[in-house]
Amino acid sequence: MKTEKTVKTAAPLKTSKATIDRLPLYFRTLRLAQDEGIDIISSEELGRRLGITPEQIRKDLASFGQFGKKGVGYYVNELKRNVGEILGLNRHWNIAIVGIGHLGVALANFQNFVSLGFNLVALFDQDPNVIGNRVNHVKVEDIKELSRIVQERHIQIGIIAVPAAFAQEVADQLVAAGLKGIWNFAPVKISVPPTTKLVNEDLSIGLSSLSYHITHTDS
Amino acid sequence: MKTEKTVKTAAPLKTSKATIDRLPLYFRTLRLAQDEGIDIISSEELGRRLGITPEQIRKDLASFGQFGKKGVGYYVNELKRNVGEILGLNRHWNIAIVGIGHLGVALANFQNFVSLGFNLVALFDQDPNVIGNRVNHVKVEDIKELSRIVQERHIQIGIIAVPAAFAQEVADQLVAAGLKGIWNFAPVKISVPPTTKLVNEDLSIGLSSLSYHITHTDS
DNA sequence: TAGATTGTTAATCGATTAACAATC
DNA sequence: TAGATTGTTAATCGATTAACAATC
Repeated sequence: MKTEKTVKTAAPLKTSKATIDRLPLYFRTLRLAQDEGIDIISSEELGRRLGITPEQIRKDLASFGQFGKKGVGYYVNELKRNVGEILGLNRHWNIAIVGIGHLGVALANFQNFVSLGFNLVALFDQDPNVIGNRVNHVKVEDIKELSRIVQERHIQIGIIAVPAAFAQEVADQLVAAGLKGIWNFAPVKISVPPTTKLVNEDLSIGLSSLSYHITHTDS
Repeated sequence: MKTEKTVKTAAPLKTSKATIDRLPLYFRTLRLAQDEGIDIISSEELGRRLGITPEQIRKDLASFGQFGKKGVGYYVNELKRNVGEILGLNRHWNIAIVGIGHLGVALANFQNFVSLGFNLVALFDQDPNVIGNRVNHVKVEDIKELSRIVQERHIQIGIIAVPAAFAQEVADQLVAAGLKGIWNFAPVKISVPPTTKLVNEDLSIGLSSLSYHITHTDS
């Protein structure tokens, strides 16, 4: 008897994480091209600007639909709008930052976020010396008010910029308040239920990996 | 005639990027275990703490040597020292930050870097209002002095925290001054010669990918 | 010795690259 | 039409997972 190989029914057709992480780069480059007044761009030119192969770009884009014109290229405005929609940037998410130390302040001032369509609507800290301050025109509020404010202002994304020791606690509060996504800068593993999406931004990885590569290069 | 398949001579045995990016996580977790007074740790327990499978961890570590004891586990002190050496953290690299805006200030204050063994030895900016200030006990100096200071203080790693428009220019200066590695926070593609190692830290990717995942989750 | 856990090889899975037909 | 460039399928490459022999 020959054992049948199990076949997954209705292939989930999941887009790769790598592809999704390249979309913001495409978006940014398209915006720059738009600013330069370029109407049509080829995968070749996009690739040149990004240091990514044209094949890779075509494959990434094709996994979401047919955005280009054969023999022509991609219409910049149209493609940018499509990529933006795929990323959900047109939804103008409301975001909050928890932990207004140096990093929190830096994040609160990022022009980049505004240009991607995110609205910074709340800042939280627990330090009485910080509460009440304004950072980039947004008032810092007591973390005790977090749950209420998250709900009132329909905040969907929370940024954790507190010390590692408090990160899990803050994450729990954010989850309890009903957030959809957490962007964690604390260098610690935090656990959230599968209904909440978690992205970790671990700054020590970048510097350590640089150290590794320099160490292992004979120059 | 049968075509012989070309065989790469002396397989380069290159360690995967994914593996290298996990090493800093192992290092950190081992340090925490050390602080807790734990002498021996298994791949199982390490994996539990990090959300990584034990098999993955054993494979990663085994690619650098045999650090464990079968039937026992890994000696925390010894493994931490070995991982630190692999990452080159024992070399105590001298680093400089270019661009002392909000992000530069935040990076200058990161305790994390100190704990990984990096020495912050210079800060640069071009704004006369910023030059002369002290951030975390380090004086901000004129970017015009960059080349001289990088050489005098034996700086090996440079952190770019300037606006996108100036990033390439700063990178060129850093390369010319003889740096070995660049950690780039500017949201733009910069080009460096292959002798200089470049790591990009693109903060808009994290937030955009969060937006993507929230958008494509039916809740 | 028996139980535990590593290190390593093989199998699977996923992502990139190459090739090219379709078509503007 | 001829040239250019996409979208898609196949081939390759790389990384993870599974399995298990080695051995503490």
